[in-house]
Amino acid sequence: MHRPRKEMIAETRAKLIAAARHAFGTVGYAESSMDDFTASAGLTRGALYHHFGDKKGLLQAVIAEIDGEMAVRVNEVASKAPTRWQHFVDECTTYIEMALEPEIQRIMFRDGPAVLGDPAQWPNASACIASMTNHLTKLQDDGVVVPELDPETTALLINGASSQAAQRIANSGDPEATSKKAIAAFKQLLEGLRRKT
Amino acid sequence: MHRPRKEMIAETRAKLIAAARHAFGTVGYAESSMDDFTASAGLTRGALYHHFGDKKGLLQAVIAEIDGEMAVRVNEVASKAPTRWQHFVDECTTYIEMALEPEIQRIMFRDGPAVLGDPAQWPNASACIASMTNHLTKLQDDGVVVPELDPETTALLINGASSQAAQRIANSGDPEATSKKAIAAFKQLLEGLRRKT
DNA sequence: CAATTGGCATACGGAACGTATGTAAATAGA
DNA sequence: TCTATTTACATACGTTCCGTATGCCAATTG
Repeated sequence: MHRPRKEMIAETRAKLIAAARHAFGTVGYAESSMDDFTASAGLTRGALYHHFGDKKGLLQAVIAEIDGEMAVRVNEVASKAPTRWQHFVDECTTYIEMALEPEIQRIMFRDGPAVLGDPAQWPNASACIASMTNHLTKLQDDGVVVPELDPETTALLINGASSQAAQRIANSGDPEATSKKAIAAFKQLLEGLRRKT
Repeated sequence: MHRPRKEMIAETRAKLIAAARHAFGTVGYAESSMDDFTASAGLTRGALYHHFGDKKGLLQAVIAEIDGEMAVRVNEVASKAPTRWQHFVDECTTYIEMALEPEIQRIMFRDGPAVLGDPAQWPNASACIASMTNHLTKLQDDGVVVPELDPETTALLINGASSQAAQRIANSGDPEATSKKAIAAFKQLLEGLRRKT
């Protein structure tokens, strides 16, 4: 057999990523002991250093995985919208909803930026931001959004507001009510981007 | 003399905070060795643990100091505006400009949230956010801002967008140009809050 | 002036990380 | 098929850093 070798390697990589993802998402990056979560995957730190170089390398791999999943989910939801503007708004609110999940919040919005720096400069630079930038550009072409704005910069601002909204909701005593307030405020801000007709 | 004692204590506290602030602001919280920066202040970790309990406690003290300074600066700038709306906008853009400074960005917007959690729940909960919340409420009373929004939630969203804008600018190759783009996009978003007259 | 409090240093133990080294299995070449 | 080499991963070690426990000296209190 020529395959088993490659498959075993892929499997250990996957096991390490899964174990790290769980540890990072629950207790946080800094508090996650490499000895502990590698052991929980039935491995040791030796495997980790071999495949990912160091703890940061593993975090990058985890982030890449999550980012990919988020991009898929955003596309699924947003593609159903009737108008392009609605498509855009849905994309943003979906983003907020995803950011509500503790694992995403912790890894993508807190530990990730703290350990690896500005997300906009990550290797796989946020597929979500790229998508939003793309839609903003089209909306400008359609004459829906004011033309003088830089799409990518605007997408980043919106992203910042989204993640803040998500944190606000997640830490709230009454997530349901807070969620409504945050999304309302968020949509109101987005209205500022539209051309007054 | 009754003073020298108290003065010495205040002085060591100040020295520790200053040394930590410098270390946190340059190399970052996680990479700052307590042995190193206490030594640079002519002290040891003993003093640190005595006054602040642990490393996090010192970070809190540093944050409280910076937060106070930021509040002062925001008030200085914004109080000169002719209208209340302009006052509010100035407040926001000043916030962005401050967030441009590497020390503020690193400590207040990256390491702070990562280590201490959601800034909105900090003990001295961001004087800046409190101020913005206050202004938004008044603007609603004046009929300038749409009335159905929750002021605090809105202030948090704006804060999130601001810090994102600041990071964007700071990491840009051409900060001047990026700054213009970001502030333009930001002002546009704020327009969404105004009532259509 | 004696007793006590409190500010700060020193000493110790433990945990975590990164590296260097070892080993067994799989692949490649003859 | 047999040997050589690569590769995946474990083990062992040294270093760094944090938190606690303890000790000392100066300042305050009576």
